[in-house]
Amino acid sequence: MAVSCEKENIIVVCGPTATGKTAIAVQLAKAFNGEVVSADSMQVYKGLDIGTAKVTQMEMRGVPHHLLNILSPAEEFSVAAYTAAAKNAITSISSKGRLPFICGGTGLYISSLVNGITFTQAKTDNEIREHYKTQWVRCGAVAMYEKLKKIDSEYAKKLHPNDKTRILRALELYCQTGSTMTEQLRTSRQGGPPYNVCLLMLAFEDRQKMYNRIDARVDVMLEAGLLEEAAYVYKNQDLFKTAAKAIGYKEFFPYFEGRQTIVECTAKLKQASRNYAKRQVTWFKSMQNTAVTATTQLIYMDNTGYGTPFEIAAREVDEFLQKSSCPTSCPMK
RNA sequence: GGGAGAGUUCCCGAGCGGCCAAAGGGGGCAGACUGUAAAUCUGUUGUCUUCGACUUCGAUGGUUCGAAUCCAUCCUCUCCCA
Repeated sequence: MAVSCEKENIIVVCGPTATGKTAIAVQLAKAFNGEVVSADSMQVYKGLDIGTAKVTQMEMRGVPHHLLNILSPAEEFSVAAYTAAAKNAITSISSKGRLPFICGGTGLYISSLVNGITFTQAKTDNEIREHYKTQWVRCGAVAMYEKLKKIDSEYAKKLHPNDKTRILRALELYCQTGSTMTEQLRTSRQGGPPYNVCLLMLAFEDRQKMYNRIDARVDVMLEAGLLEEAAYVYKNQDLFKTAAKAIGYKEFFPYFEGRQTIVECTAKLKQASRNYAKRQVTWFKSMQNTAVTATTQLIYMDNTGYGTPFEIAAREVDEFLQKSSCPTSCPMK
């Protein structure tokens, strides 16, 4: 993907949980006159700080951060809402002559933003959603899958019959908008990638090291008071629909119910975090392969033969900015 | 010292003469992902180059056409009575 001077530059700092995205993003933002835009589905919520590993005021070091604490945990959020908000943030940062650094671990959010996915106008209709959910229970998976096959066989072919979430969403979309998921997938990309993207992927060359870091961070969170935060989410679990699914809270529910010890729950939490990190690795790998980005740099946090991770990242950003700077003949100048 | 029981593939755990390289779960590895995404879903997991072959169910030896499954001895562990 070529760099274009008609598009805004953005730097994306992504990678699995506990790799050190936050620190790198802040350092880079300071070095390149930037601001940080979070790409995290859970850090949007106020009051969920420890479990989501949200940057602290101190860690921000004066760098403005966007899309953090924008919602009450009782509110719902979505990719569509995210990309819209992120676009706004990017525009406002760029218009100040500063550089936006997108930093986070939610693969769907990042890839949707970077690919410029256009979502449908229609908002989630909980009535329709509930309707199909009850139908699923009543009629069974096979029947629902068959139903989808009839309206959108192309998309159905791509799904496994057990993929409840996606089968229901596809049915819901059709019911609500009259268009199929296949159509949505096609039209959503018509705008093309909207930004010049410099993608920095943080990773660990040694998987075991990544897992060790994750385990250690869970212990730190616990010391920082994760349990109280988890209790808060537990008490409000019916209200905090999304947060109740976040890793770091639900694992302690059995403890609050007296069914498991803290030790057991902590082990479960570490396990869930490690599994999550693996899924993130897969996501970012596939993003790397489908490169809609101007440049992509993989940065191993545990093998920095060519300088510190920050130095490597900074060098990459520097090169990217030079490449994308408009020549004097550029009509945009 | 006496009695009862257990040792299965990375882990837990089913199997109790052939259909067993061995259910199921966990973990590992790999993948998917378009308004719940920190969610959800899929594949794979003894060795060897495939059909297939080979090694495995604490150890050794036996019974049998055939054993993870039956018998003997041994080793280890748990529990109960002393």
